[in-house]
This record gives sequence, C-alpha cells and structure tokens, in this order.
Amino acid sequence: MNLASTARGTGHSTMEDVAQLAGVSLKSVSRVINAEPHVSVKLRAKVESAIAELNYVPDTAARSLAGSRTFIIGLLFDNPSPNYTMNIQKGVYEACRANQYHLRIDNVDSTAPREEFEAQLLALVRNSRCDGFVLTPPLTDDLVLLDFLDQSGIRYTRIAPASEHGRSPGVGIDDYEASASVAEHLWALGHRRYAIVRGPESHLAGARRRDGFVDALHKLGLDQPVIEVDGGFSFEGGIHAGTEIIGSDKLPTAIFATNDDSAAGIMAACSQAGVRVPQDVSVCGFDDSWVARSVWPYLTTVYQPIEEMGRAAASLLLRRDEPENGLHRLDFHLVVRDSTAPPRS
Amino acid sequence: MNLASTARGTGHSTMEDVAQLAGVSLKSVSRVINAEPHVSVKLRAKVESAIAELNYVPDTAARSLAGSRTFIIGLLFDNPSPNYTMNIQKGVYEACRANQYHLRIDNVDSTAPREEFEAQLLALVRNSRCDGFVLTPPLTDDLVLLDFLDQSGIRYTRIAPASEHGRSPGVGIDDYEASASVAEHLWALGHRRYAIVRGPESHLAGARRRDGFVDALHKLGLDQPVIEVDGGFSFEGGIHAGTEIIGSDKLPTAIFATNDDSAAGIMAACSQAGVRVPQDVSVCGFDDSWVARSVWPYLTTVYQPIEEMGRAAASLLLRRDEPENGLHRLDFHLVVRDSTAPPRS
DNA sequence: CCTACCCATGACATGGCTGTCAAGATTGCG
DNA sequence: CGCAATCTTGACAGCCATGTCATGGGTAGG
Repeated sequence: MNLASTARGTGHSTMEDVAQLAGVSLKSVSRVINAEPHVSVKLRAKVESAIAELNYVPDTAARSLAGSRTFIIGLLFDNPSPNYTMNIQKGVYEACRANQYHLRIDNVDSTAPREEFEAQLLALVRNSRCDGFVLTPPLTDDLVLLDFLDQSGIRYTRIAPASEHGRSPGVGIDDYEASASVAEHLWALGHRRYAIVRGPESHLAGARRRDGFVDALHKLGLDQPVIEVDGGFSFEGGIHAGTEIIGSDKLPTAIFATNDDSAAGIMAACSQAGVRVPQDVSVCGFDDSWVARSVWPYLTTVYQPIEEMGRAAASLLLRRDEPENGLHRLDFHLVVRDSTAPPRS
Repeated sequence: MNLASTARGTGHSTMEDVAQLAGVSLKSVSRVINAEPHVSVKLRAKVESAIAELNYVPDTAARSLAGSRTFIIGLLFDNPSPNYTMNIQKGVYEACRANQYHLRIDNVDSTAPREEFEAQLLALVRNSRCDGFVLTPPLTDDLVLLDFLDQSGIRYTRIAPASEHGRSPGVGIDDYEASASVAEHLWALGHRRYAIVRGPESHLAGARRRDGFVDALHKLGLDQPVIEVDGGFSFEGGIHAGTEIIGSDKLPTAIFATNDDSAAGIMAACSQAGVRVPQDVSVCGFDDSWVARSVWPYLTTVYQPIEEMGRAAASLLLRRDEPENGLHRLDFHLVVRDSTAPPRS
C-alpha cells in the first residue's frame, strides 16, 4: 500500500502532484479528469496511472470555485412520510454516486405558517449553490417555489408533480390510470358499494387518484355515489376516516385509501371495531410502501417505483444536455395481496 | 425589493462587492462574517448593512478552499429502518442549519459482501472532504471504519454506539437500563412467562437490550428461562419470531421485541394465529418509532429521543472545542399504551 | 513627552482547479 | 513539397474566500 500524498500534511495529493508524476501539464490532468476531448491515448494512460498511484481525488471545493459546476445536488423535501422520502432519497443518492456527485439534503417544514415557510424555502434555495434541485411532493406543486426557481434560472426536476407539467422535467406514474386499475380490481371482485379516503388538499396527486378511481367506477357502471372521506395520508387520519366510514349507514364493501399509511389506519379502525378485513370489507392502499407489508393482512396496493423515480429525477438533472420538459412516465402495477377479496354476497 | 448582485451575470454578489459598498477592506468583511475579534462596532455595522443590502451570502466553495473548514457534515448510514434513519437525519439537519452548515448524506449498503462493503465505506470516507461524520448504528461499531477514521484524523461522533466508548464522543440512551424498565413494567403487571425477540447480531445495542431485560427479570425473581428468538429488527423477522413463539409448548404471557418493527411483526403473527393482544399476550417494543402508532393496539414501547440524538451528535461535531469522548446519555422513558396488560388468571 | 504595546484595519499571497488562448505537432490536399 | 487546417498540449489568469503579516492610531507607564 502506498501512503500517497506529497508534502504538506494535508494528506491529500493535488492535481499538481499528479501532473508532476505523470510529467505533463496541469491542464492535461484536468482534461483527463473531465473526460474532455483532444487527449491522446498515451497521455491519458500516463495520467491515469499517476492518479491511481497517488490515490488522487479532485477537490470538490476547488472544482466548483473554478468551474461552473458544484457537483452537488440538493434534495428538497417536506414530506411527512418517512418511507416515501427515504426511498426517493435512496434513488437520488445512487444516481449522484454514479455521477461523482454529492447529495445534499434540505428539509423544510410545511407545518410552519405559510409566510414563514416561504421565507424558509426561498432562503434555502437562494443561498444554496448547487447544480440543481430534486423536488418531492408536495413541493413539486408549490407555485411560489416554482416561480422563484424558474426566475432564478436554477435547474430542478420534480418527482410526481401533479400540475404545471410544462415547467420542468418530471418523473412520475399516471395516478389517474393507476387508481382506475384499483377500481377495476375491486369491481371485478364484485364490489358495488365503495368508499374512498382522500389525501390532503395540498397534495394534488391525491386528487388525481380520487378522480381516476371514481371516474373508472362510474365508467364500469356504478350507479351510486362513492362515499368520500378525508384521511390526510396519515395513519391517524386513516383511523378517523375508517371510524367515520364504519359508522355510516351503509357500510361499503370496499375502501380505497389513496396511500398506504391511511390504508393502515383504516385497517386499524376496522380491527378496533370488529370489522374483519377482507371478509367484511376490502381495503386497498397506494404506494406499496414499507407499511403495506407491516400490517396484517398484507395490503393490496399500487406499486410505484419510488426509488426509481428518485434515480430518474436525479439523472435528468445530471444530464449535460437539457432534458425535455414534461412528465416522464414510469410504470406502476397493482399488487394484489390479502386485504381485498370478493364481498360476502 | 432589491435585486442585489453587481455586474457579472453570476447573480451572486461577492465579498468584494460588500467591501466596496461598505468602504472597507476585504479582510474586514471576512472578520465580520466569521465573528472574529478586533472589529469595531462601527465597522461591523457598516459591513452588516452592506451585506443585508446586497443580500450577500458567502460562497461555501471558496470558503472551504481558502480556509480549513468545509461547512459540510456527512451523515453516514446503513440502516434498514427508514423511520429511525429519517428521525436521525432530521435532528442532524437541524443542528447543521442552526450553524450554517450543510448536510450531506452518504448511504452504504451493508447487504453487500463484507469486502465490497468495506471498500465502499473507505472510499466514501476518504474522498469526501467534510468537517466530520455522524455515524449511525450499526456503523457506529464497525471496527474497520472506526480505525480508519481515527488513523486519518477525521472527526466523527456516533449515535447509540454500543462499544468502544472511549474512541469518540457519542450520544445515546442506556439500552440496558431502558430494557430493565420494560422488565419492571411487565413484571409489575404480573407476567411470569417471557419471551424476547432479539435484533441482528451486528447490532450490539440489541444485545444490550437483551441483557438488560433478562438480567432485570432474574433480579426481580424470575426462576425460569426467558425464551429467546431472533427477529432481525424487521417486521418480517418479527412475524417469523412470533410464529415460532406461538408454536412453542408454553406460550409466554409477555413478549419483549427489541425494536418496534419486530414488535409489529409479532402482533401480526398473533392476529394471524388468533392470539389476542393484549388479552392473551402482552407485546412490548423499543424505539417509539412511527410504527408504534401504526399498529392496533398501539404499542407499549420505550421512547428514545432519536431526533434529539441526531441533533446532539451533530452539535458535538460542530463545537470548535474538542468535546469529551465517551457516551453522552440522553433520557428515555417507557411509553405505556395498549399492547400490554396483566395476564389472564 | 517618549517608548512599549495593544487594538483595529488593510495589503497581499494563497488554496486547487478550470477556462481561455496560444504554441507546437500533425495531417491533408493541391 | 508547401500551406492551411486540425489536433494535442501547455502557460497563465482567475474563481472567492481566508491566513499572515504589516501598518497606523491610541493608551499606559515612566
């Protein structure tokens, strides 16, 4: 093992060390590192072996000071669901690693008063030199933020944006179609009395899911209204929603919760009230998050490739060529587990 | 609103702009920014108002190139539990913000073969210029990593380390005592037949919990062995463990799962087998994570201030003066909810 | 009133890399 | 074989802060 590093106790070797060892100029080393054109094979080889020998790693700070890139991507989130966020983060992180980028995270708190929240957000974005942001819902649809980013010319991509598709590249699934597939599954099982548990209003994707589900049911021939209750995308909200639904006159035979957390809450409310899932009522979630397999019975839900979405969003950001605006659609699919079954006659 | 920023389309004003506007030297601005001594009140005021007017924010890259600090903290994790990790992350993030630092995350994958895993880890740590790392379990107890960090003189603090307390500052709760409090709770309820669900072997804190629980029970007078099963700290592991326990000759009346995820798995296994919680068996978890309130009945568990631990670990790292090595203990407490009750008969 | 010293301030070099431009080497073609 | 065009390489300035050291004014003590 070579302890590498010359002189000055920094412990790091610099580009100059590499240049010297390889017997070439500073700039040539730079060219090799950045894979610039016009470098002879021979020179490249010399430099590369010198780099390897010295265990050289370019200094990010110096690179970003001199150049125009920072080699940092910011992940901006304000998401109450740790599972979802963690998955996104993982995907974004991997894309960063693969491109020698670093991932910085920035967390905003949307429970703060709107005014304070906006100040927080803008300060964050303004101060933070980075090559771009990945936005997660519901920030993806925050017009103040989007306007600011667009005006400042700061690049960004969005994960599962529900509106403003023309403004930036985004990745996501088709929430409308996905929810329609839930409707079809439940309809095929024979259900005819439905309830839906909605997400928070700020979360536009939730609205898309609601529409996809309800529209599909009516298209399939449902002739009565779907009971609609708010569940706030949380377990607790799900419990409340579940309790409300169970207490209603005509207990539906199938409940679609527009995310897994609230579906878990529904199931808890059922178990509390002695209503059996799926014998008495079928429950379906959305996300196929970690919770879906942390409840009993395992939850029927819509799988969306969350980690992959993170990866894709970061990759779009990292491409040197400007990617096309608009939503890049990824595949979803229904995962049928144990929480849905035919209604008892 | 002042659009700030002078000249060159960078959109950012530099220290020079500030110096000019304030009519002082570059260095004086630097002094104000870094709160260095020997600055007159008058000068400081001038500079500060210029900073405000220009909306100036120091360039991190330049600062770290010129100075010795990077203004970045790295959070290194390899943790299967999204809830736990997310909480830590939040705490660390807040401490960073409060100190004008940025948080970079680095995620390693311990499911990779050990050799590859180590290479990954060391490359990460070596390449990444930052002012220090916050380590989460089980990385906190990885001797190869610790040795490398110590040798390289890279600063770090650890969250919930289970060993090697002398090597660096760490924060955590007393897992041994915390588990003893679980034992006392269950004993006081009248339970006399116990099972414990252990964590993965690599997770030394899990072992501490096991010891604290078992020792306390014997001290309280338990005269028979505690059934011990592995649960791997995961929901699935909990299901397996639960199934195994339920299938055993003498069903215990109380089960202590050493984290919440496996406790949730236990409860799922119970519900699956028709064993009621808490009537037939009491279940207790550990962590008071998000899952504890995502199961029904709500889980009795040990609260540990995870977010606070993150904050504390980062703060220790950020202090200019070298903090004392050793474990800084934070408070825990038992949260009694609905999954524990006196045994029948 | 002078020396000694401290405080406030500034000038300037420096950090590691990239961008620009120019020079030398090579190639192509009439 | 000569000249233009192209490819390869290098010299050097500059990015924006910080660290070091020098300077000038003020205060204290003799």
